Amino acid sequence: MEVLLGLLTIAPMSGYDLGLTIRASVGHIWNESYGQIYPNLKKLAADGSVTAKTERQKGKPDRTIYSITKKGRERLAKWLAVPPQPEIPRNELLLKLFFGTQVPADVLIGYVESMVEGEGAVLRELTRIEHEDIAQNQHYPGAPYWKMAARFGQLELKAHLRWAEETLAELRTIAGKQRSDAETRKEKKHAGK
Amino acid sequence: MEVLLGLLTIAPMSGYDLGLTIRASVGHIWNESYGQIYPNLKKLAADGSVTAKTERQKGKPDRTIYSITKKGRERLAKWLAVPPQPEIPRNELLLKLFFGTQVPADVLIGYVESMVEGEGAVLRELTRIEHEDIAQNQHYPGAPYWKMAARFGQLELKAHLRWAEETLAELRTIAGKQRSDAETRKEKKHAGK
DNA sequence: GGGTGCATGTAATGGGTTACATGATTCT
DNA sequence: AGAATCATGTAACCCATTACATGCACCC
Repeated sequence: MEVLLGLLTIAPMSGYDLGLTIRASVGHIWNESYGQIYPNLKKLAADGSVTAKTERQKGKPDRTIYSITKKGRERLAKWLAVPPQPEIPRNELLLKLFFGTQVPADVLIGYVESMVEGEGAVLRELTRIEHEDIAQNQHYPGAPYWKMAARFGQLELKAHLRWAEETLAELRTIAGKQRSDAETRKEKKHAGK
Repeated sequence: MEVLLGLLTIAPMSGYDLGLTIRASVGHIWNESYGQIYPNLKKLAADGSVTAKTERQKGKPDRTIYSITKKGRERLAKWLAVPPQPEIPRNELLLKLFFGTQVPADVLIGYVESMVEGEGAVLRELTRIEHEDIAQNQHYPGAPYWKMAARFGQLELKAHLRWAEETLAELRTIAGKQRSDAETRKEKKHAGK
């Protein structure tokens, strides 16, 4: 809800643009789906926090451009003044790892590897943003804060990748043991026949 | 839902115990409230994944002890075989920092400081768990996986704390500037009179 | 007597995702 | 011709937290 107000302080935008901008700027921090954005914009308009203007376009469909109002800025300020509550963690990968005894280690290796892929891509994207986007907006007063947020993501992701390396090494030795155990069982079965 | 099955592979437990155990073991990874645990246990019992036995206690109220069944183990295995989807991030602190221009820096400093407090405590708790709990259960086959999960938390939290330090330094210089700016405005007002 | 811990549960409420629907244009 | 992008929206559904309710016992 308040992400919308926050982004509208930077520039007036349509709901569609807000979706794109969220993904491009605060995507690694926060997410909102269109099923959330459009209804919320309506609510914000109803309470006077934003105003809507319809803009005709040639070729493309009409856009509804939203701008933040004084009341909207107050609402944003009020929200910013509320101390953020610590988030409840919910890491499915880690939970599955925790119950690792119930799955072959190879499966877990696959999960960690695709995590490395995914997070690696985000990390590269984040460093790109730091160099290109934020550097280009040096003049904008928000730049230092954007950098802090980007930096958080970088440090966290690097920590994840370091963990993944050390964990993969361990999982591979476990997987090796599981394979040799299976071998032994096969041999015994063979001998038993 | 499946956390319950997973923990029941370690030992049969009541719903109340499951709540406590979740907090103590996978609390930094996953969370479930009692409003979730009790209805889910009923559903799991209805589908034959767990069995319930009522246990009378002197003094204390009756407990319903749940045990996992063969069907429950299969269900757990099926869930473990599904690749975990990357989680959608939702970090309120970071989002508020991102819109930092709209708040006095002192407020942000307070937020980061209480994050340091909170996460610092979790980090200490996590290292304690690694040394005491997991070390004591060396014999249990799950131990290496528990260590991996604990290690993830440690590395991540350390990264957060490093980020917090560097961010606090930057926020403090910003806050200093804001204070001297306010000074200047006051002087001008004074001179103007 | 009152607070705290044990123990179980339900209902209201809120939040959010997914899927669906529409429709025009541009690119391959 | 068909896919993708622009653009907006709604409805169904799921999940989860919060708050409430109950009741006993132990400790201060």
